[in-house]
Amino acid sequence: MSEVQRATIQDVALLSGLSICTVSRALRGLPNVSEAAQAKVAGAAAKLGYVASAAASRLAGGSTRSVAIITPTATTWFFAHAVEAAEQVFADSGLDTMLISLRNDPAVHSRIFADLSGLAQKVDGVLLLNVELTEGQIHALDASSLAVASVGMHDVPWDNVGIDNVQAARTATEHLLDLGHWDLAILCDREKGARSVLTATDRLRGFTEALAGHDLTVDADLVVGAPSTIDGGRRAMSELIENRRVPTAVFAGCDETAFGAMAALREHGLSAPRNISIVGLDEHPMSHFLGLSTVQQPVADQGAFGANLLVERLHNPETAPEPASHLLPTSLMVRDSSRRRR
Amino acid sequence: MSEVQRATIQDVALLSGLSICTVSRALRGLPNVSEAAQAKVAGAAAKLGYVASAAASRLAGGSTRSVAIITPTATTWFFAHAVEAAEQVFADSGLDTMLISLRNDPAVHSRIFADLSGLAQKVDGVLLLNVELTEGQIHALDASSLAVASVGMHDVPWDNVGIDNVQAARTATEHLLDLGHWDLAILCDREKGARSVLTATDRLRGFTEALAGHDLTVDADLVVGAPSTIDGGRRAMSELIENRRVPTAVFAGCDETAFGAMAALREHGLSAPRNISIVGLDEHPMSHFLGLSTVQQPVADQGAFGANLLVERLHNPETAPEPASHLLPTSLMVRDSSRRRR
DNA sequence: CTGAAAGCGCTTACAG
DNA sequence: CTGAAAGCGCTTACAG
Repeated sequence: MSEVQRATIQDVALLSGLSICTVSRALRGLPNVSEAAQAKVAGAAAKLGYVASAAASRLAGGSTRSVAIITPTATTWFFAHAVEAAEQVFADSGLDTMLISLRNDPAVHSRIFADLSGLAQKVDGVLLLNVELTEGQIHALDASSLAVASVGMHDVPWDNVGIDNVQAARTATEHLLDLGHWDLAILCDREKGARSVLTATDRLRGFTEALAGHDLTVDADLVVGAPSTIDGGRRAMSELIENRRVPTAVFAGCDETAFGAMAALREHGLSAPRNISIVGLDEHPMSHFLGLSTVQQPVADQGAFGANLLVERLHNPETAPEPASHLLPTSLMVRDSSRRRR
Repeated sequence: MSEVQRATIQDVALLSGLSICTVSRALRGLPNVSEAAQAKVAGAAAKLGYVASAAASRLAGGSTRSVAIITPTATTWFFAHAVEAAEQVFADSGLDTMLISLRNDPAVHSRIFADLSGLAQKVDGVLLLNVELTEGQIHALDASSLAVASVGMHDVPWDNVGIDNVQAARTATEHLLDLGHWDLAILCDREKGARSVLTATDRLRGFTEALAGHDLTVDADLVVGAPSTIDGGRRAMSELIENRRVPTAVFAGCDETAFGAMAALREHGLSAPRNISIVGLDEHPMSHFLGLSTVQQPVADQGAFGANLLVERLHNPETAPEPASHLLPTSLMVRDSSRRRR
């Protein structure tokens, strides 16, 4: 069965009694095809189970019927779920998806973006997940023949979806302020400078704004850099406890950082919320079980939304509206790790 | 720069002063090419930064220079890491990787395996990660033109890599027995019957064998089915506590199941190891932080190993040895969740 | 060892 | 609205 010869456009032409070029046009929904012809072709194609050869179509100048997902890594909670949700949308749209993980490796990153024409030869479009890009790379992508959409990026000339990180961080911080805390630390990652991704920067800003709203200023000693991982959080919290000052509450830039912080607390004979109130940002599945208060952000939804944005562009290359940036809502989840200051 | 016209085989032929067919042969390392020609072609190709068009190459009957990873899901810890490790091997070998997530959806599963000739048109080979296959599907794959390799599968006619699940489960169980426990429960997933994946079945077997080694038999009441997720573990442990009997020790088929079990314990005012000793299997990054005793299994290594197996087959289609099954080692990690029976 | 020719299955102008 | 022709960039026999 898998060895049966595949039907070609020739077969469809023969069966429908039309030329292959009319078949080609009909199948792609191009104008200048009579309804009668359209119907005959559709019938013949269906009967033969015809699917155009991706290779031939691509070589002749048509589409590849495939897209690439470019992600900083495929292993963390956020990216794994975003990738799977996007892949589902692409598969349901009849598109194959090529996975490109940058693996947080600058060499891989530059290799990919230095050969956009190579990429454009293999896929029709790309979905970027929080990819840090230089101005030059943004322009090159925009000028390429590739359709582009992204998740979690800033100020880019294509469709984007994300959350309002400033707002989310402010919500988390205000939750702590509302509980009577005024001595707050933040454990958060830091961007290296590419202005296309400002996730961590925005979270720090939301924290700062929330404090300012209560006439408080940020204590530089209580701002500690932390990679968005469990181990990053553990180290950051240890740094706070051992070398700086222990505040009464902590905002962790993401849940995994918060988990690490809770582990560090335990290692020092402390715990949340007894000694420190702590709140994260993500709503990782472990948060529920660890009783972590956090700000939930939709993850599969962002991946699927971004994928749909790309599919739209692919379907209506010309008629599509101006690129826009969409924000999805977040919401506070109060659990045991945060409580009123005594 | 991304708009520069791509070099074609014609350009290489012109620059090297040879015909395109000699160039084609030289580039693919085929026999019957003089050393002089080989050198000229290599030089010209390098100078032009020539890379063969995947579409043209495929259409003419050559390779696609891409492979597919087929995985039950891309979101769980194990599969996310295996996918990324495999993708890295493929990328480093110059292969593009297509990601196909079955999303635990039987409809997607059968759609994919019903159209192997469609798949074979797009990729040269597939890496299967714990994919449940019927006899018919195994034969169809084996008879197809696709190169195949797998991770975590059983009794398949192609190269495979995995761990000895019976042994790993026995190690976990014997750890509990050695601590003086003799009243043991197991929380573990169950295969639906496809003999190509026996992970859960083998873990239950290892548990049973370990007990038998101490002249103990399995209490059917203490064998509870649990999907390999946090929530699955939570429910399974609740079932044990509420409707069955509370043993003194529990072997959870995977770490995520163990996390859920620990959460359920807490919800019932119990905890490990105070009331119950618990041991998992995986060595998930959270295990260290939650103090979970577990049996470590290599995850990125399995993905990379499987990918290399596939790359080997692709490079030496004929000369390669008989398909073999490789087992990677596991090891016990003792932490706080298990202790001597009082 | 090397090259001329045909063909893979499509799409794109260009005629009708 | 429809079709004949050329061509996309390779590889595969087949001659030399």
